[in-house]
Order: sequence, then C-alpha cells, then structure tokens
Amino acid sequence: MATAFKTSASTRDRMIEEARALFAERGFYGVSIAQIAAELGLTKQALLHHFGTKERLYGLVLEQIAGELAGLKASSEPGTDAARQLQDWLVAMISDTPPRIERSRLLMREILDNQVRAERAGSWYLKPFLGELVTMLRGVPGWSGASDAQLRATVVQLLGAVNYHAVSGPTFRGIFGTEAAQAMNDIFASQLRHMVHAVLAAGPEA
Amino acid sequence: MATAFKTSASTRDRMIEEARALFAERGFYGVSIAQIAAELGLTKQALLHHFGTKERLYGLVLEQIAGELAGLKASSEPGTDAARQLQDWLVAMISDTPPRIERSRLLMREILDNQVRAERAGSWYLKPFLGELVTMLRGVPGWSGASDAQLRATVVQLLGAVNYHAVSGPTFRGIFGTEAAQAMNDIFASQLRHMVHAVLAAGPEA
DNA sequence: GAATCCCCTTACCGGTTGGTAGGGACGTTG
DNA sequence: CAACGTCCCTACCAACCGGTAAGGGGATTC
Repeated sequence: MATAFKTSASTRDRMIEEARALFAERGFYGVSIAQIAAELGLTKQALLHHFGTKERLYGLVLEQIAGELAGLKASSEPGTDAARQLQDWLVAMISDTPPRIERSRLLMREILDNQVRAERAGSWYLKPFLGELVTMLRGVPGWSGASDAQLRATVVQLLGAVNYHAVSGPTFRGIFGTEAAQAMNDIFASQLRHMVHAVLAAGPEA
Repeated sequence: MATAFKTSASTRDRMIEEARALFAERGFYGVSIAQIAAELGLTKQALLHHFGTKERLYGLVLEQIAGELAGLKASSEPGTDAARQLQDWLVAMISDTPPRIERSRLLMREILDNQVRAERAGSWYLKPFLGELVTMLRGVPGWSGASDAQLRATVVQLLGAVNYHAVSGPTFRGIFGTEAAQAMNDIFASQLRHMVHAVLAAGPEA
C-alpha cells in the first residue's frame, strides 16, 4: 500500500519520543505515565501494554541516547588528529535541535538521579562513552603522560562545559531575555571549540 | 542557662538542613515532606506547621544557597588581579564538604526544573551571581573586547566545568570504583584551576 | 466463519502524595 | 489559676501514583 514510505511512526516509537521529551523536561519522578499517554491521546494502559513498567520505558529512552552517543564518534573523519577528533566529538554533542537538548538534559538528570535508583544501573550506559573519551584524550599530544585521575577529571570538566549550556538554556533565557539568549546560542559552538582547544593545548597540570 | 552556647540548632533550622540534603539528593518531586520529617523523628505536620507548604520550604533552601553564592565572592582577597579573583571564585564553589556538594547538585536541579514551575522564579536568585561573573571576566586582560554573548557563553562553560563534577560524583564512583573516584576528587580542584587559567589566558575567540 | 492475535479501552486496586482539622502537652504571661 | 501562644501529634481528606484484570474492536489466519 501507499503507507510503505510515510510509515507514520508506530505508536510505540511515538511513545518513546514523547517520553524522552517529558522525562528530559520534568525528570523521572516529575512525569506520570498517564501524562505521557495523554499527550498522545491515549491512556496509560496503552503505555503499559507496550512497556510493562515505567522504568522499562525510561530504560529504553536511555538506551536510545546511549546509542546516539556511540554514533557521534563515528561522525568524526578518521584521518584527523586526536585533538581535533575529541574537539569534534564534544562539539557534536550540542546544537539547537530539540532532540539534542533533550539528550543533554536527560543525561544530566540521569547522572543526578541514578545514585538513588542505582539498582537499575542506568549509569553503565555511560561507561564505554567515558572510557573512549579518556582514551582519546590520552592520545592528544602532551597528555600521554597524564595520570588516569587527571584524564578523568579533565573529561568531566569538558563534559560539564558542553552539557551545562543545554541544561541552563531556559533559565538563561528567562534571566537575559530571548534575544540575548539567542545571541549566546549562536556563538556557543564556536566558543566551545575555542575553549576545548585552549584546554587541550595547555596540557595537564605539571 | 547552659544552653546559651550549644544552642542546639532549632528544629526549624534542622528541618531546612535536612530538606537541603534530601532535595539535593533526590530532587523536589523525589522527596516527600513526610520523608524529610521522618529523618528528624517528626511527622510531616511538624514541617507544615513551620513552613506551610512544601514549596515554601524548598524556597527557603534556595534562598540559603543564593546567600552563600553571594558570600563566596567576598572571600577572594581584594588586592589580586581579576583573572585570579575569577579563578578563586570558581574554585571556591567546589570542595568535598557535603554542604557544597549539595549546593552544586541543588543548583543543577533548580536550573533543570525551574522552567517547569517558573512562576516561583527561583532562577532570579542566580541573576546577580551571573552578572558579577560576567563583569569579572570582562576585567580579565584580553577579554575586555569580547561581546556580551561571548562572555556569557564562556561563563556558562566555566560554571559547567565547575559544577558537573559534584553532580556526576556518585555516578563516577559507581563506574570507576571508590578509590579511583577519590583520586580524581583529590586532584580535581588543582586541575580545575589549571583549566580555568588556560581558558582565561587564551582569551575569547578572535 | 471461527480462532487468534494485536492494540487499546474501562474499571479497579492498594499505596502515597500534599494539605486540612482539631486537640493535647508545655511554657509564659496576666 | 486562667488564658494564651508555640510546637507537635493523630485522624482524615481528595487526588494521584504505578500496576492488574478483563474485555472489546478490528485485522489476519486457518
């Protein structure tokens, strides 16, 4: 039939998409499955039919995000040097598109919350990602001699610089106004690239 | 009486203290007033007696934190140059003591959540703080010519680098183990100082 | 055309939420 | 000793939470 192309995202996919947006906005405890379903014109039992529990739905959103993070690395051209690759990777994490902002916000929330419900072990989704960042940083000229602790601390600081922006966006818009926030938004990526370069070029502490 | 010195923090103060710890750990929606009260061996009605609503209690915690942030600036010696003052201020935000970690975590949560319940306007607590950081950055040699957007973007990036650590601490402990997390903790402050120096010395993007 | 499966519904469950009503123990003040 | 304010309690409320049970409509399969 004619639906072969349009394929109009399955209900299940739309549920995950909506859940991702709402979890990012209000957090796991701040959203009820009934609200997610209502946003799609359905009842919460439709959600439970597909995912069984709220936790499982949340886990699938997290899985999707972990997959995206892994995919980001491949987007960097293989010929470039380690410093440039790392720079590209970090900058690729941000951007204005809603799914990416949601990703940063959800990641921040997961990091904040997962100690509470650590049994779900959502944090392990991040482990390979962090490991690769550390490995890549070690390959940057001047950083090969740094300790693991130094490399990890630096990676954390860089991730913070990258993700804080997406998280604080709405607050800054409220404080400085829409147009000022937009101006900051426009130059954020290039300023971030500049900053990462400065940090990498300086090397670890002596 | 003999209680003049000990003064054993009033119930009200202990409530705010406990609320601060729990809100930082689990977020506004993740904690019930009954849980806060139970932690002190009281019932939730004791809390409601003192604060009326959960929101008001949360607001008082936020107020306390805003006061601390304002006080941090004064701790820097007045004789030093702008770059050093900014460095000192940012480094002063972190540290291992529980109240400071709570502060970073709570601030991050507030930034994440306040778009949802913006009417409470908790974000405005941050406005003077951010304004002062921007002003101070403009005073750093090489940065006087930067645009407002550049200054703000850089401040956001630096704040992210500072606060992400406190937020991600427990998750990293889970991933890398206690001793590795401790090692990272031990060098974090000096590595952060080094990083801030590198960013300030590089100046804004041309 | 009967059976089956998929998707989603209404109805309901026990438990928890923030908040209200009212009272009792205690110290202070007249 | 009576009145009062402070502080905290038990009892209760409607609303909402995540999840279970059971069934109906519609397409597919035999």
